[in-house]
Amino acid sequence: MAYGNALEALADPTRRKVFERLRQGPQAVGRLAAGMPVSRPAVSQHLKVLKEAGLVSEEQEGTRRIYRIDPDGLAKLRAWLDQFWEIALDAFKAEAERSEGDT
Amino acid sequence: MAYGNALEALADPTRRKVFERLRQGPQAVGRLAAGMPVSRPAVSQHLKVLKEAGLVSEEQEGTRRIYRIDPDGLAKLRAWLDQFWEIALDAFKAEAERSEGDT
DNA sequence: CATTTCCGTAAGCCATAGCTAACCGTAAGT
DNA sequence: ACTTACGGTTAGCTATGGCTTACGGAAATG
Repeated sequence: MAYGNALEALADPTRRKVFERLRQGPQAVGRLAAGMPVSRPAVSQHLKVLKEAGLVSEEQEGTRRIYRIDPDGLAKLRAWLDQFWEIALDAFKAEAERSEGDT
Repeated sequence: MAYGNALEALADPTRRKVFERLRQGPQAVGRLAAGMPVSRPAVSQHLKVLKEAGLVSEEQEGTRRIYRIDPDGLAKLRAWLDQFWEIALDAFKAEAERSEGDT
């Protein structure tokens, strides 16, 4: 059920923006919050949610915390999504073969 | 930005349950709502959201509407997710090579 | 130690999302 | 035409979630 937390985490636009910013590499909270339209505590709260969802991991470095993308949450999401993907493809394939007879 | 709608749509547990039920094949609204802890209008509202997110498609059949999984929304989601997937893998690979020198 | 930097946490406010109940429209069936 | 089945829409309530402000704690710096 871990994909549920991941989906809920990525549903919020601001939180998604934080997550997407981590594509540029591991960053500290202050740096992440810099280009954001919301306050630093808000970003901190978002990071907590992302962490609990297994989407990011944290590493203390002196007085600052470095956050980075965590593959675990992504893997769970991908696996869940692929279930539907295969089903959708099968349905599409079946539909194509069905309309094959119409020609 | 269509993946945003898809993520928001799949964030809600009830809506996710509706979506997952469609794995058993295309179904009418009444049938979907049957095994649900919420009312039929609620399911109808959820289907509307899923449809706007491109995750399901609708087909009228007499007096009932048949809903099925739509590959479009799934494809968008997958594409978006894969961006992070590659990054996470690269980071993992880099980390592995870095600790290679420690042995 | 005092200070500064960096960040997580708590309290409280406000907007939004999901639910139910009631209603309306449409397509069969008689 | 009347009735029944099916499902989308609306209004209104309530709970939840995200934001800010204020605070507290830990690590570097002097």
